[in-house]
Amino acid sequence: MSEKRPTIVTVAEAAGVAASTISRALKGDKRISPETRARIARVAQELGYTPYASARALSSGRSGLVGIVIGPATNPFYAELLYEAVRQIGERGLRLLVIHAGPGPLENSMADALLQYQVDGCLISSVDLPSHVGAVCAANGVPVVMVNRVAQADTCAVVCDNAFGSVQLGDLLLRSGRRRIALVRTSAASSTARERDAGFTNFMQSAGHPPSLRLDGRSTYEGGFEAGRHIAALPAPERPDSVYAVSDIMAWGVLDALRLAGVAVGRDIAVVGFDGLPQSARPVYDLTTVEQPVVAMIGRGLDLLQARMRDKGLPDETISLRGRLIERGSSGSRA
Amino acid sequence: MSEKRPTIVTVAEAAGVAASTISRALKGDKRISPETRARIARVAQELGYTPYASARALSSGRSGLVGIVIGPATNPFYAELLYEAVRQIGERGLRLLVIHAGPGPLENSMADALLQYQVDGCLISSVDLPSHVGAVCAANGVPVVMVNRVAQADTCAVVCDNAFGSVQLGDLLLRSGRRRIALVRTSAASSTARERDAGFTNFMQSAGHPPSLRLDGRSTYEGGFEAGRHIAALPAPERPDSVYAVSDIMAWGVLDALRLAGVAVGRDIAVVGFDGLPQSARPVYDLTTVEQPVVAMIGRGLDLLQARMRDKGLPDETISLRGRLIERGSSGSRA
DNA sequence: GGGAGTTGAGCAAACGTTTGCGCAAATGCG
DNA sequence: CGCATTTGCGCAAACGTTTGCTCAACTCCC
Repeated sequence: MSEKRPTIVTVAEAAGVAASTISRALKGDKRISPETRARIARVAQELGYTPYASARALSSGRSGLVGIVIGPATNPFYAELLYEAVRQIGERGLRLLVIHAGPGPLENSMADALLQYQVDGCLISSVDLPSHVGAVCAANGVPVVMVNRVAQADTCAVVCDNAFGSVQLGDLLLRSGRRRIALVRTSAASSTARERDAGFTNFMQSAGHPPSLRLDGRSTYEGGFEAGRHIAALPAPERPDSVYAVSDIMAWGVLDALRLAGVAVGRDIAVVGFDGLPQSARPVYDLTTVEQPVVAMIGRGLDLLQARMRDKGLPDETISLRGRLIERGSSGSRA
Repeated sequence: MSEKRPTIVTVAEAAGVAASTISRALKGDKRISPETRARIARVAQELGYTPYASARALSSGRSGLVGIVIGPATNPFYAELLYEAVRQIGERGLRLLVIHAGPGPLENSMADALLQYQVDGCLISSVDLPSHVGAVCAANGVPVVMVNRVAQADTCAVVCDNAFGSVQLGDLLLRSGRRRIALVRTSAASSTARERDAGFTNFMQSAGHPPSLRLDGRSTYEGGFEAGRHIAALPAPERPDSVYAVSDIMAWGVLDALRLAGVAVGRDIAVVGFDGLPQSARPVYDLTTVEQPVVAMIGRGLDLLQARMRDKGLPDETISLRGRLIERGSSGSRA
């Protein structure tokens, strides 16, 4: 309360060296002798010194902050992504600044945040980057990595191989004898949903069994639920024997609707999703799905980001990771 | 890319005034004439000027950052809280720095983050504030508001009235004729869970119908599920006719387990929860619960925080908000 | 018309760190 | 032993804003 928080010069005086030496010693500069470095570390520790990030940012231009943009709370996938990002960013000695979370587009005020706080890099999921925000980042040398979204001009990206995952699911359905296939997709302009939709449709088409029914699940549980009700209400001969919902939350909606209507999931009808959220393992869902490698996606995303923090000149790069097929009861292949 | 980002002096030169005038004009200082202010605003706009937060923080000691600590991803309530916090903090012209998200205690490195980034205030949910972190905040004049957790030494708090909500639920159960009551609680050291547990138990005891069964749901869906299975497995005469799970996620587990076991929820057994998460409205759950006023909680929390950013001397304060009882089918009172 | 008060804006010193450069002392080599 | 090199550290100038003073120019009132 009373005593001022120590600064680098407080430490310098206590250790009997110059402030610049403190600065260098604390970040492991080779030019400082091991003894001096050890002494400085000890003094700093005793004084409870911790640097002012604002001063560092002002002086060096690096803030130690990573910005993040995530989609709406209605899809737990984004929460999953955020939590993992917090963890890994912390491990790398950086901090997470939330630029935007929720539905709605990226506004100008968010580009401001990137500049004002001199964010070192930015992880964006959830939206297709509006061009002006992208331009702002590019103009100011803020590296951007799209996560689970395709790369745009001047950005890197880390994606899950949506087409491959969809093929895995389609193949599984075909192998277990399913032929009348419904697709619960979404009209939302998300590249992820489009890729899953297209990847699946193409595969099924070339296999001779194109989806016979396409419903819009609006990327929500409720949308999936309505789709499920619609499917359940179809007379038996017309009803599909399998459903691919392009995200787990929609698949949950489908499952709940089917079960509520008394349709035996896994036997009468197979349901598969995509995302691999932990909730999908619950006995009530027991959902066959493709797991997005969230840990690896964030990890590689931060790799890309950090590489570009050090060297702004690096060319854009897109990393595609394959998800893992998790086969559970909802696809009925266990029986 | 090529041109340097404008600073306050760039704007000052362009507008033909001193840098200090720019600074004052932009934050609405009365001493600057309306004409000058308008001109400065226009010039700043044209140049695309936006201040460097680090310089402001360094000079003024205020960073414009609010830190947040939230609990594990397994409970969507925290995600709900986070999203609302992002929204409201943005509206107030501040930004959100995530200090910690997830299970696990608050480590020293998190106290460092508070200091390094000169966080203006901190919202903490999820954990009981470890004393050393609290001491660090107090010593450095960082106001802290606990959200959905009781106040500790040197902190403010915003809580939902857990006891009152529990009484509302208990009363509802009694009024609909339930007498054999099970409580799915948690042994976790969360003040929230304790208050709900105690509030409910006291009320039921004084009403002459103390909970006949107490199970530990470990604050998770899985824990609730196990509790539900246990209940469903009881022979009919011993089986309770109602269950209060002290959080919605546990209630979901209970519901799913009961339904999977063929127990008719709402008729054979009533289930009520606490939190009022949006998912509880889904037809499969249709859960009677008490809604935590998340919007108001964050709002009042930020009010407390901002008041203390302006005047560090303000005494601690605890605000208790009553939740809204949402009666749905799971409590069977509709029938 | 002269003094007191008000209004509007500038000066310059912080704020704490980083970093290019400089300069001794220690070391290497011939 | 003398000279060139390396090693280890200090100096001081940034970085961009804020803010306590200072100060000139008006306005007002008697």
